[in-house]
Amino acid sequence: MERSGSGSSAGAGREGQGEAVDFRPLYRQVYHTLLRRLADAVWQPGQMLPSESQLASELGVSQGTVRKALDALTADSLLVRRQGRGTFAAEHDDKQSVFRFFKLRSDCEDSAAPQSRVVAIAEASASADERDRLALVRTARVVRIERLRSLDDKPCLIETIAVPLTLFPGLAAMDLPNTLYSLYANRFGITIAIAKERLKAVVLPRREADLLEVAEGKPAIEIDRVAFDLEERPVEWRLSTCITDSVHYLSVLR
Amino acid sequence: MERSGSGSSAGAGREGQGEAVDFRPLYRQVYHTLLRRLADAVWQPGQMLPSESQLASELGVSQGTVRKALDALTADSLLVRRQGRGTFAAEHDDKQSVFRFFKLRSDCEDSAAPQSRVVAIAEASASADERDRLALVRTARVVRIERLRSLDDKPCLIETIAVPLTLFPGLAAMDLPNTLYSLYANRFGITIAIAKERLKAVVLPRREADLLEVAEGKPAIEIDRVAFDLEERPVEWRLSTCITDSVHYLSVLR
DNA sequence: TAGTGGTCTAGACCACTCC
DNA sequence: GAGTGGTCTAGACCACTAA
Repeated sequence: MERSGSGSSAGAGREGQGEAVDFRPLYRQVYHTLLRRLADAVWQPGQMLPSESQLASELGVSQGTVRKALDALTADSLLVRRQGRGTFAAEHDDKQSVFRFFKLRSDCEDSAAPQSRVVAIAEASASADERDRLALVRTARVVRIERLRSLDDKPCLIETIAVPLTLFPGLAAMDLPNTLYSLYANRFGITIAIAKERLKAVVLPRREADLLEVAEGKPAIEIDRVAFDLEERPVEWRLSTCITDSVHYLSVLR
Repeated sequence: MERSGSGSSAGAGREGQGEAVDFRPLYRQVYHTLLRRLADAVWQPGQMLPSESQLASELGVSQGTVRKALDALTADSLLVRRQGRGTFAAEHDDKQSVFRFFKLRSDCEDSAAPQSRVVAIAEASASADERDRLALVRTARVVRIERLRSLDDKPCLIETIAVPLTLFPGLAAMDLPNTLYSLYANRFGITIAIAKERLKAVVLPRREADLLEVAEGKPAIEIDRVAFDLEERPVEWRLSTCITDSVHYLSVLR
């Protein structure tokens, strides 16, 4: 593989005829090559990748360059590396990973994983908001899920989830696990890589109050979240309303 | 410098008599050696560090090992590296850095940096909450600051800041800049490295409503933040109340 | 014992900045 | 042109894991 200044061949997987020049550093090219394979589920979550030296010889770069790409993917939570064992595609269903995208914490001490109860689930035409958040065309359809979530057996959050039907066919008929994102990964090959949340203070509406079994009119936090996959496509919109009597929203700034 | 399995001498700055064995990898030892110098303001914010090769020969390790430590410090936002220029101790007063610890954003578009107006400032005995958050003894004193902050000229947040008087002597008599953390760094040699925020929904109290020039009783978000320095000591407690009529709290989950 | 990732080194060349 | 960080390589040794 030639140097990037005038080189090409983009870290393997490229046809030799295009002559396209890739100016990214080699290890970034390798990063994206491996990212593509993860997105294409070449390696299922939990599965072991080839060793550094195997990848290096396959891609025609040095082991150190492969390592740099693997380290970057690990930093992005897409791989897990363990000395003496190997490198694995990340699984997102253990306790640590649940709390990665669930920022509510008990005020007291460590809480168990949040529990979920599905209130409603259906397929429907995408609303204007859903089309906006998920970048959908006017005729698109979505799967819409309403869930009640509890922490330490106390209901604290009611959420409405919308995902494009084209990406998640048959989802509405499935048994939903507590951790929806592991279902996305295992059954639909879609890995959530990043989510952006916008929080606002609101007055708890009647319907949400009933479901949460508290008085209406209480202050609550509304969380508007869009989740993106490995290729930064918006794949899920989630609008949550939560009360903070015995829980809080945790945010760590670095 | 010997290997870490049976080696010692902890990346320079260690006396030769102690014979203490440091089991951390070399680059972590170098990381902490440099971190210590930053904490001790050996390099002021904005100042250039010696080159990689100079640091390497001074510490008796290879350039690659120094690089790994420098890269880690850069990832932690403590250094800034620029090709062809050099490595610099991070400055935390540019626009990007302001928003690093200020998560309110305008609902519409990019906002200018938030504005601040000091409402009150005084020295006082630490309250029980302040002693708790800042790990202070019973007799400790604090500087307490109340500020009103605006985004796009709209008041959106009122905050009460408490810092230990011992760490910030004379702060109460100073002119406070918009970005308090740059003052901490430049005048007191204290760099804020991380902050943890807990958010709750509350009803806007009378006093805060008056200061924000809105009706009392509106829903608001209360932010309880503890900020830590490079050595992970709690150095500032900040209790904020913000209204979210035209702004939201942004949280990015990875 | 074989294979994996983790650490460390040494040296080459490149791109960028500043004089 | 000199000096800086950025990339890439090649090879050594270590610690850990599993058979």
